Amino acid sequence: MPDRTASAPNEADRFARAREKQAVALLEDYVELIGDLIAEAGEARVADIAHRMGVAQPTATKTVGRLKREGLATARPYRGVFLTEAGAALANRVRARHRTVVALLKAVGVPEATAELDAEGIEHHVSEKTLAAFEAFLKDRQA
Amino acid sequence: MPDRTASAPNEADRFARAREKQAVALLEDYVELIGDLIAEAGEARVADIAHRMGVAQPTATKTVGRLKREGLATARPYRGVFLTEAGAALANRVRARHRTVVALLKAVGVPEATAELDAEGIEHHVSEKTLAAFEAFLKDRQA
DNA sequence: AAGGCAGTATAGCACAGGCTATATTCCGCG
DNA sequence: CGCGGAATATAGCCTGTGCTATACTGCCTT
Ligand SMILES: [Mn+2]
Ligand SMILES: [Mn+2]
Ligand SMILES: [Mn+2]
Ligand SMILES: [Mn+2]
Repeated sequence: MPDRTASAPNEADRFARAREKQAVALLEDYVELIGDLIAEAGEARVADIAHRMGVAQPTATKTVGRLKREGLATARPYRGVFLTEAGAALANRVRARHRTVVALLKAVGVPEATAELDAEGIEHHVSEKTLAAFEAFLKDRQA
Repeated sequence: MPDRTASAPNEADRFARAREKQAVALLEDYVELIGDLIAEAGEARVADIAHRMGVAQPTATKTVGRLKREGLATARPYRGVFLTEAGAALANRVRARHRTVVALLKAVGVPEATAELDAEGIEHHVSEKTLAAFEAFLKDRQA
């Protein structure tokens, strides 16, 4: 018997995984942005988050609520939003991954502006293994 | 004045674009799969679509309904699902892009299985420009 | 100290995309 | 022929992510 047991995921698993990544994509972008705002302005206000994300203010408020539920952020009503340790760690990982994805795209010939645009979506589907491959490729390139 | 007018999209635009791509991702995967099923089995039944997508049958039925509304598919109740001309054209573009994304990932050192997994999500965020760059890169590589 | 405005939260709506449970239809077989 | 099981559709639920309209707070300014 060829034994494909527990080896190659099938098509359905692949789709399920993509759906899962999509579900966390928004949270990743939010924590990254909140981290940016805190670094830039010292605080992350809901209005600024909404503006930078391109959504209405109540939408940002609601998503921040989800971040709180997931243990990624805290917020005092009518005050700013803060990242938990887990949130800050995620933000840093996401930011680094974003940069690597952009760099990889540019390295294979994608124009900078396009790389920035496409990376915003692509990044969330780049696994640890793929990220490692990207980094290795970039290192070789530069050598 | 540096004049950034109508040139670089800002952060909010970038996020909006990623959200838009995400909204059509599911439709793309469905039409590609329906095309595959028709090619393989001569017809695309809702049960097979559901099974291959890894969702429950009513979920597939509902999404097929959306494909119909968007002019990508037709379906006769209790019979199979068919692609419109637009749907078939989209399926072909999506299938080709999928293959190119997998090939690019492998070309930069991503293991095949990982490439297949990640490509399922990445593909939907690869713009025409990025796709063209990928193709050019692959062509050079092989030369 | 108080008022007003800006910022935030809440209410309530729509739609996508999951699900289970159930109704309906089709079709092959006895 | 007609019946029963398989396939499909429908009903009804939940959550997420958007929106607008409106209520509430906090704080700056007079
Ligand atoms: Mn992103
Ligand atoms: Mn990003
Ligand atoms: Mn896909
Ligand atoms: Mn695909």
